[in-house]
Amino acid sequence: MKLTTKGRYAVQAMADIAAARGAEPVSLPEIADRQGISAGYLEQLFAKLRRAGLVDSVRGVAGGYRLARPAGAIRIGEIVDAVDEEIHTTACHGAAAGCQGAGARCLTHDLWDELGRHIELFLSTVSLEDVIDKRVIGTAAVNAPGGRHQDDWKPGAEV
Amino acid sequence: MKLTTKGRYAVQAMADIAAARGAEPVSLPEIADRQGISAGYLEQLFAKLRRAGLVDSVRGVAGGYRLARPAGAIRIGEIVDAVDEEIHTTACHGAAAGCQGAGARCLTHDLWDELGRHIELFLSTVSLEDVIDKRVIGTAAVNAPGGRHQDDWKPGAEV
DNA sequence: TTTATAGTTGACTAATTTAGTCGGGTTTCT
DNA sequence: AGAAACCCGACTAAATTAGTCAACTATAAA
Repeated sequence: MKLTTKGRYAVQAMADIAAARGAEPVSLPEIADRQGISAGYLEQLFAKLRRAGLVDSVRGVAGGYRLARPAGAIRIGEIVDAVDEEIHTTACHGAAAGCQGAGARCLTHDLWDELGRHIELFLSTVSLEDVIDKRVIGTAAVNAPGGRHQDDWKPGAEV
Repeated sequence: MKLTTKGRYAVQAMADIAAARGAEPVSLPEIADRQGISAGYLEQLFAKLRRAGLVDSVRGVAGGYRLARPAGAIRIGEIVDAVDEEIHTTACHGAAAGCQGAGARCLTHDLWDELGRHIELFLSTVSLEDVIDKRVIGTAAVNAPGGRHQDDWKPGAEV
């Protein structure tokens, strides 16, 4: 999995549809307007979301996109996976065992592996419904030890 | 916090020093050689690590860098913070409350906020010593629900 | 049947970020 | 003195991201 703003935009757009809660499809210009994302860019994202089976498209005059499943059955991790496709250029993509002739090279392999599992676990636990109903807070402790102020967190480029 | 290869390189280099476990400083060319990172690039990273008080430098002929504290007292989160400095260009950096005139804009704010806390919590839990002693595995469940295969995870660019 | 709406596709581009390189210093030990 | 190492800042090439654009296709309402 990969975390970029693309993934965040996709989740935002999906949340927008979910929040509408209607049976009638939501058009991209509507979403673009409400969420401040360019319509052209949304097209790209929704093409992938459709291919991943997360949304159904309705063409024609009153068309748009609709969630393919109830919001409670769509996990955030699926959305992120759908738009941020994996490219396997990893230096050490083997099992955590020997990993590139052992040595010091992959001392940290297990660490990032484990972090990845943490993130996947979290994102696969939260559903779209949880997000729009604001049932997300409180899963992790409020402050990490050390007493520093908790800032925003940014993956890829910027948040 | 931000997660890029820079942060991973820094952790890797710190782990290299920690793994040496000697009182005598480790030189950058040594680390560059063992970890496959260019020495010039390491200089940049170590300048920041030094400024953050994570390493002490020893100049002169047999000089190099040394951990400023025992490996058990250096948390991974500190290392990442030291090299991947924060830029606050966030659209909504306010509290999770209203956040940009309420509306649908920040439906997902809490989600990323919470994910950030998860990550910070995890990285602040693990010490450099844990990493070199391979005591990292097992904190998260091995598979997420859903049965998909767990792939690598990549933050910024590539892993 | 026309026409407008809306999705679909793919190519293209500008800006940003990342991951370095390079060259010249300065300090310190032998 | 001289070598080894750190220190600093400017520069750059590659990759990625975010976004634009134009042409095309399908659908439904008038």
